[in-house]
Amino acid sequence: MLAQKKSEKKPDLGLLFPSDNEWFAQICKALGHPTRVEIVRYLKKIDRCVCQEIVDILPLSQSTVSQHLKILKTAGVIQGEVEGPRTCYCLNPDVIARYKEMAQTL
Amino acid sequence: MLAQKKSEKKPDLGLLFPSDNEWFAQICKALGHPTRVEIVRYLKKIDRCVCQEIVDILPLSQSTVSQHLKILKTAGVIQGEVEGPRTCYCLNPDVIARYKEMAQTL
DNA sequence: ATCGTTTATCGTCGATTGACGATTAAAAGA
DNA sequence: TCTTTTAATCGTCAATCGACGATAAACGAT
Repeated sequence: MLAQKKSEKKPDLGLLFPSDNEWFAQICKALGHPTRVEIVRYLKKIDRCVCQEIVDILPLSQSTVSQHLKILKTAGVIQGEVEGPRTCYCLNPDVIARYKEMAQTL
Repeated sequence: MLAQKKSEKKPDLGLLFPSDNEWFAQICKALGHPTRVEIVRYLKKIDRCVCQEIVDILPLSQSTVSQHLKILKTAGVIQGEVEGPRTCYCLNPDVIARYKEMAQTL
């Protein structure tokens, strides 16, 4: 999106993923709510859990928690695996790792 | 904004910044738009610049750019210094550093 | 004093977010 | 089968976002 003056040298920002600002912004946006950061930290702590478990520890309704999980899942931050009547969620390590890499380039 | 001028040298950033999820989510939210990520990367590249410079390289109106700058400034990601009729913006290195630290804990 | 430049702010608009309750769908258990 | 449990989705609502043009404010230069 940044227009570059073609007369100058090509911009070398030393970035690992210089052209993926949109992807990075998308992850940041998904993390841009305290509840969703809370969910991510909880998943890192206990590795896997179902939706109801998060509902029990957060002062939010089941539908609201499900919405937050959907936002995180859509962004790729977490993964959901259906197990019978419930859905087991866990972090997406690849996305987390790449997010950390890109965050370091700021 | 970061009104800790009275506090003398505190090498531990954890004392200057609340290490809670709300602060981290706030920074993520500020970074949760491609244009604002572009601005941050541009500021990292050229260190300092005025608003007009960003307007020239982005396909956005002056008022829109000013809004994005305000969001970044309110979150603490950048700092603005009035210099005559213009405002010179630069990154807030402490906030960037703290953000990177917290991102690694995900 | 007036003009031009630069930036912030105001007002507006449609789109999106975040919250909730209610409903639906799927699967396990009685 | 029928009931219960679990999760996703629907509909609604107020609030916020993101964009814009227009305007105001601050300052340098003429």
